[in-house]
Amino acid sequence: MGRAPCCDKANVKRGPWSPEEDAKLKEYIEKHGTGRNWIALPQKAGLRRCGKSCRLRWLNYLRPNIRHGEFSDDEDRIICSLFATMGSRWSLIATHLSGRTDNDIKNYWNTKLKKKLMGIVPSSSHKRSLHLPMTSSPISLLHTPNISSIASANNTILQAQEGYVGPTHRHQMKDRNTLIFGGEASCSSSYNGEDVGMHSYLYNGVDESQRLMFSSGGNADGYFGQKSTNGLYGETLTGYSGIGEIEQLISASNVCNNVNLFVDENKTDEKVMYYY
DNA sequence: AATGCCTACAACCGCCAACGC
DNA sequence: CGCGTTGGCGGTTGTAGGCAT
Repeated sequence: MGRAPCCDKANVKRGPWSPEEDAKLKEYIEKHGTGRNWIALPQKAGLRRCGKSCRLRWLNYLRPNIRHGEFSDDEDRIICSLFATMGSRWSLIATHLSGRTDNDIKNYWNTKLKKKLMGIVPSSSHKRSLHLPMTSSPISLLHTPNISSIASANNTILQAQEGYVGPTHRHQMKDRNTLIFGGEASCSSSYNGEDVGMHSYLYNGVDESQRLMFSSGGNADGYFGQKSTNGLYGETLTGYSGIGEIEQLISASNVCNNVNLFVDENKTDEKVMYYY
């Protein structure tokens, strides 16, 4: 026995909403409210639509004070920051952006912001071409069943840099609550305020006051308020809430074809995991 | 001009927690 | 307390329009 359908799919209209349907729904809700019963609403409103579809249409497009259109830089920052701390909790993120819906934010993230943060926006003027030599054969990230278990079980050192890695550029999982950054910022000077790579996205997109993740992130000048130049840097972090964020961000990076992962077997005193 | 590809985004699907009986 | 129903949510899909070839 499967789950009972929420409506009779054979008798409901699907696809884009017509202006007439919008008007009917809007008029009904403005007059009677939703009654906290979306399933019964379409029949009362004279609509041949599924209740869930009515709810979605109202919440995302018809209710008052909805804003559509371009996202501002401030909104970008808020979304990035919240995504880094809470992940894809779009409805929660939407509560921080007045007039924006979770669906809008989700779509914006999936189509534009994620790519922008990964530094793969086609309009970007620079190309990252620096690839440091690898010391062992890469294993596709896609073939790695559970990156968090690998990382936590081995007290892993995670080494990451968008587009490339270098052996001295690493982030150490001291324990589940502390992450140590350190090493040489070997990234290309072609980073700039707009082209923030995965690295800076990984570790800068949170409120500093929460003492979560933080990094100098190469030359990601100012985008998240932290500036560094090429050279040595390191940070000890407390309050890091776990490997989940890293897993999440690596998972998000699957949009890039060049994301791979391998474990350096040559290390005897520590496990080193790279992705690039 | 025709075709194929890509992007953006509206809408749908299915899971799950909350709620009420 | 158990069960059915509903709302809410995140992930995914469908498709229109724009762009490249």
